[in-house]
Amino acid sequence: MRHLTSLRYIEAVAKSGSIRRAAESLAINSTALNRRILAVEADLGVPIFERLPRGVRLSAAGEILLQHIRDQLGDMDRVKGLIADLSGERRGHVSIACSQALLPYFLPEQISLYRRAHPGVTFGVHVRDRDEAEQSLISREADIALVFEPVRMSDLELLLAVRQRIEAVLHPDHPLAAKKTLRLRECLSFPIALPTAPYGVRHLLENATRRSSLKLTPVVESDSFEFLYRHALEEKIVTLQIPLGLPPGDTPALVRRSIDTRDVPDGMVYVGQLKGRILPVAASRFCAQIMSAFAERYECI
Amino acid sequence: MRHLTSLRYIEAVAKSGSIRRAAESLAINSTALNRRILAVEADLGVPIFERLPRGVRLSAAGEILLQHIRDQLGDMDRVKGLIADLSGERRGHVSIACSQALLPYFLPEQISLYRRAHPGVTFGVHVRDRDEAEQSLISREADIALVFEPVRMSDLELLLAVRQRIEAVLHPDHPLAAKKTLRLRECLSFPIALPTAPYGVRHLLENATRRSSLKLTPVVESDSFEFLYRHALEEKIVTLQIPLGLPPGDTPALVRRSIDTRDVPDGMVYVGQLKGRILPVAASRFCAQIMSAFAERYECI
DNA sequence: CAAACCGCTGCAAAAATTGCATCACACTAA
DNA sequence: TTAGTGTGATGCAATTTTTGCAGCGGTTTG
Repeated sequence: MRHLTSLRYIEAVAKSGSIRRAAESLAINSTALNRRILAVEADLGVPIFERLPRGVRLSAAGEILLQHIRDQLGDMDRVKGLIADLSGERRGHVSIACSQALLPYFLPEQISLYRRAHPGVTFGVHVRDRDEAEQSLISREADIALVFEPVRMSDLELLLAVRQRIEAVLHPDHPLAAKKTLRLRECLSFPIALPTAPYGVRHLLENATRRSSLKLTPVVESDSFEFLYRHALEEKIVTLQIPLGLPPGDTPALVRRSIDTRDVPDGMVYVGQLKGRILPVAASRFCAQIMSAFAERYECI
Repeated sequence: MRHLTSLRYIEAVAKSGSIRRAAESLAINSTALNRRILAVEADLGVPIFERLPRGVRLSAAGEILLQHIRDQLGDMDRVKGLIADLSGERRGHVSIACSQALLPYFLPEQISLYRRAHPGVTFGVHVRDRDEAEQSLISREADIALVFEPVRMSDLELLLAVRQRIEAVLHPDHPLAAKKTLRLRECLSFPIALPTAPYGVRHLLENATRRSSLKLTPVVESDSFEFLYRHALEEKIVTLQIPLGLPPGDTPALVRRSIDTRDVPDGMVYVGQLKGRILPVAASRFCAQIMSAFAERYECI
């Protein structure tokens, strides 16, 4: 859609903070870009950018305009989806901001399932923590956010909350593998590997141990769930994870045991979108699919 | 805003149903207009218009796009208002679709009051019946609708309902002028002038007399409230009107007497906007003003 | 003080838009 | 049937707009 070019350009300038740099990334001459901005400002009667010695910054009017621009760009995508929809072929792009736990099993499975039915739809998966996820929704980088506890975002419209009981991941030979459910104290008496990030599982554990004599003394810390999980199996130490991040069902190479909820309360994975936004068709349908997948497998609210 | 030109053009073509005719009204060559449309269609991959022997008509995709176009145009107005707002000067345009009764006193008073505070704001007042008012909201011709009973519009977002007791308008010498409140039967025993339209006051009266022995036999009918009112005073016959359509307070040349509510129930004037739309600043503020004016003078819900 | 960026402007080249004349088609009226 | 009228589409030239280059004036940085 050609008529949105100037708007896209403005967005790029706002993001990069410099006309010349934005021009480079847009594969256009900085002069042309500069003139487009001047034209819009003349049209509007107000400067969109403040000129600083090292570049530009959005003015108050620019902030308002940028909000409008993002709405328009997003809405145009949505309209394109609607139109593609009624001409039979389903096209579109779905962009997801999610936490790490969804990466290894859940999203690959769901996306390939969706793409089997609608090969024309493309996907973008971006690993984001909660605040970054919210920013991604606001800037329209992402259509859907899938984030773990705790959530308190003002611009997030909650669509579903999925209850996730913390589970210990063990090598089959690990002594704890014999028991059915584990107490946190038992786990912590063995060498343990934990995620670093102050979010998600680690956040729940910190909360759980704050008022007890238990101490979190991980022998391995990492911000990669993938690494923790592989390492736990290799070295036969314990790690903790939510079910969504683990292979579905039982596998011979890996044992999963729930942690008693008296020790660690269940966490929640939240599905959400930008408040007030109407999602493009593809995103909306995919969202419906994963929500029903969640509802089928886990307790949801 | 230049980038919306094509969208405005498409809207004009959709309205006029012919590229050539739209081109004329847009003061542009039909070739250029035609090509703009072709360009958008190529861009979108789908025809926006069906080509008929006598012109064009929106396709299904076109309907979707038009909806989007109207949203965008409206939103751009809103953004302009917001931006003008923070640069100090209040500019903007407020377009109102309303029933006749608001024309003689209420709107002139309110608009001039508002314009005294904000001379930069311009107004458009369009007389519309209920269905037309709804269409005006949808097409963004109007920002606000002020309509009389009965209302059952799916796209209207109700902001306020103003109770209006039906009143008889009399010459001071009229025999009924001596009484404080009137029964409908008394009024109908004198020559009476009534509005024609099946809406508003007439609708209430028809409902009221349907199940009684009373009969509406107006000696004068007109779709102009102005005429009815002038004529009633001239020929000294009775006419019925809602308070909003009458001069505020008592005047020596005219007597107002309420009709007993046992005979005719109170009507309602509704203030509304398009569902889900965020009004431009000027419209939003003016709306707040008239709503408080209503609330001050009449019983509102 | 020089170098590195920055946004901005004059000017010419390039690209897009527009207008004119005209075509093909469908309907209407004689 | 036939001539006439109104429709959207297209080739081509004129016009307008956009773009890119070179260079200016300013500020920060080393």
